[in-house]
Amino acid sequence: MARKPPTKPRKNASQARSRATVDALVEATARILVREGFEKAGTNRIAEVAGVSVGSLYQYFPSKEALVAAVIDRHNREIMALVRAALTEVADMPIETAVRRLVTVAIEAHRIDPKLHRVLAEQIPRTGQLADVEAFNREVHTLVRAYLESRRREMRKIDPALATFICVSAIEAIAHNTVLNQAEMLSDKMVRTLVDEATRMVVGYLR
Amino acid sequence: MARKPPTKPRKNASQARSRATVDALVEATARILVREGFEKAGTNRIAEVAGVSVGSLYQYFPSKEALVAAVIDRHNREIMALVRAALTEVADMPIETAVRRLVTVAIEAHRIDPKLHRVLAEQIPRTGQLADVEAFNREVHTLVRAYLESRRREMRKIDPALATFICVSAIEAIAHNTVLNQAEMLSDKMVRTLVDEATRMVVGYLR
Amino acid sequence: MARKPPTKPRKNASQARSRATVDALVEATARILVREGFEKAGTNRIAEVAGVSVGSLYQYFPSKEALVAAVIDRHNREIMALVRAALTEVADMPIETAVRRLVTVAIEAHRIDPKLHRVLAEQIPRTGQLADVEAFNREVHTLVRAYLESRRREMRKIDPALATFICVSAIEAIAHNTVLNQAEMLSDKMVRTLVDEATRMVVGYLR
Amino acid sequence: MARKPPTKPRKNASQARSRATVDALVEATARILVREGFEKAGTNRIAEVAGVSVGSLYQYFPSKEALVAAVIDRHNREIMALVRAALTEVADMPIETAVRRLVTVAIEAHRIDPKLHRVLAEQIPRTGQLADVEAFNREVHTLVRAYLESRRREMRKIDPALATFICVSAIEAIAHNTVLNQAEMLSDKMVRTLVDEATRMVVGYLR
DNA sequence: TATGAATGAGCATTCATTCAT
DNA sequence: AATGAATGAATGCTCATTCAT
Repeated sequence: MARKPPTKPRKNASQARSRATVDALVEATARILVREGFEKAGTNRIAEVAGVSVGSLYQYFPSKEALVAAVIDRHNREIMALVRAALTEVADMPIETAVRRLVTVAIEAHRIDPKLHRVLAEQIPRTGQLADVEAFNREVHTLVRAYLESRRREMRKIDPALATFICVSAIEAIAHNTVLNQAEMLSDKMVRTLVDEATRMVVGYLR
Repeated sequence: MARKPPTKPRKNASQARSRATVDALVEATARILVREGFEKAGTNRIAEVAGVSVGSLYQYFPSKEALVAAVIDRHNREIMALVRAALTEVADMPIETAVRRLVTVAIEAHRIDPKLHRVLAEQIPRTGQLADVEAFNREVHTLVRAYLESRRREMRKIDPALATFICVSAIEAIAHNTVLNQAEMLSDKMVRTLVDEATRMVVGYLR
Repeated sequence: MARKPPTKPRKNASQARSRATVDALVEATARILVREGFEKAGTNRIAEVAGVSVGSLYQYFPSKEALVAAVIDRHNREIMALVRAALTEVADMPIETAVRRLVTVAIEAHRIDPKLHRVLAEQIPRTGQLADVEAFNREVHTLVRAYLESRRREMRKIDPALATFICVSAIEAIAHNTVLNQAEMLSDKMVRTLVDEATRMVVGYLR
Repeated sequence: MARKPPTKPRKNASQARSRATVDALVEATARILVREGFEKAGTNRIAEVAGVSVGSLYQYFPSKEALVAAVIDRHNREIMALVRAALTEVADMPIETAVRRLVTVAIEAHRIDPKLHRVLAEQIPRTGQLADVEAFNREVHTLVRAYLESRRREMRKIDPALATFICVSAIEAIAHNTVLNQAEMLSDKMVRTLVDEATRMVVGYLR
């Protein structure tokens, strides 16, 4: 197997100054990725947009890949924060409420930065971040599955892992396609309808 | 907007010789994409594997992107053939049968060449082929929608476009995740269970 | 141990055109090495001086090191040609004649291109060519030793390998220092005197 | 001609603290040169190994070259100390004894730190220290020549400068090749034999 | 038509050196 | 004096594309 370049941040960036530089670099990378595409995201360009020198970039990130990885990581954390909050919130609520909330959160997650989401989805294999993204997926599955298990009595007899797989796949895809394909022209009414429908499908399936 | 390189084959490849060369190039591209990844798919490498010179490559394809586009196109045609056949076959059958067939065909489509499917999914944005892929998606939607409309009386009252969007998204995602994530260790039994579950969810939703 | 970059020419350069390009590159490298020093011998610069593009450079040489290696190789071949010719010539002659010839040839060898000789001597460790240079040294030792063994009866009792080591070291050093340190102001008379003295020392030692 | 960077230590290092820092830097440079090679001897690395900051490095040395120059200088001083001591010791002794002592000292000098010796030999041209090295050579020549002149009556009629050049070249080369090529596997017996032979050659030549 | 040598803009990365703190 | 974050020119190398043969 080919040796992959390192993708972990080089230093802990404990000092405020360093932290600012690191943030500027990650932010610049995300912006370029969104506005100009992956091809344009060269290290010199990134440094320029971040307002630092290439040298500084390499002081904090060992490679271009590490930078993209950091963007992915940041994005995943934002999404996970939403998902965790939603699931905590609905922990004691009935399935219908919970599923509706989950569908809503899935759409919200995609709406944080739809273009970034798309570019990252494409670039993940390049960055060796598949592992991290899978960890992310696993966490979502674990959380959802835990909820479903706690609500077993509202549901028909069904393997929780399987149910989780089916439901998460469906919800994620509907959110993804809704946000990425319908693009800008996405009225609140349409969103509400889609949430209703997706919820109906999933709840119908679980009961 | 930046000028994109052309992505259409240069000539009609009417002669048999040309046709063979074009096929060899597309095939070589697909193989390298699958076996060595996008990074290794350089034009020189592709020409070499195809057994022709780079010069010949550019005689038939105006750019590297055009080559990848041709691979995408070929793959999409194969999938569409399956989908069309399936829908033709189930045109007069009840929803349950039809949905089961559709789910099955979605998994079969992903199984034609899972690795290629994944690589292409990642590379599509790079090739400017989004348009073609959307045409592909549109066709699937149109066909499914036509079927659903013809079966309206088996279904609850629901906007056919909306139902199509929901169902196709869910089915596609389940097939995609099933094949790409569960990778090789995918027993026939598991596939059957997944088909059952997906069918149940979709049919339950439509009725 | 760290992986060294490759240092073998990339293709056989059988065609005349290729051959010319390869020669131009090697020649350009040697010139820059001599005239501007190792630091200036960048790949872009070398290509420029050779009148080709960097791309062509990398078509024939896999790395900068390979180029320097080729220069070393060429230089070593030139020297070996002199040495072999000299030893063939004196094969049947008495020690005094042979040693004088060898000393002369050593100085001639250094005079082929004294500056290049010096730069290469310095760069050899960088190029991973130590192996080749040692092969070169071994050949010299083998040839000299063979001669000495064939002349054993003119010599005192002495281990041939040891005698070869002592004599070759001494002759090489005198030639080296003569040419490189005394630089330009090296009259024919001085050279003759040095040849006389070195010959005297070595012959005296062997008898 | 290109402007060379300065190579003299920046301050007199009169204070004890400064002296310690300077020593640490020179020592660190030597260690890295020996253990990791010239390529790894970056200023940041040197400072790190010396336990100071890059900033401090530049407080005492105006350039990387100056550091290497200091290492060369230190090494040369060590060698000169040996050579001077040896020549003082043999000042009143017969040629045979003196030459044997000189040969021995030459080998000892190379054995102080063979790897450092080799690296420095390679790096000298880069540092602009040729002048200093030549001064070193001149001193050796002067000392040896003075000895030879004082022993004229034991020798045949011969130009002392010429004799010095020949003898020093031969001795140095034999010591150099002995230590650097035969590497580790250099038994005491072999060394003794080589000293005997070299002495025989040089003494035979001078008488 | 086919070939493959040649092109050169462009990219990731390094490292000696500076300077604000 | 000391620090080490920041700098940015410079370098080795790749690869899509062209064009003389």
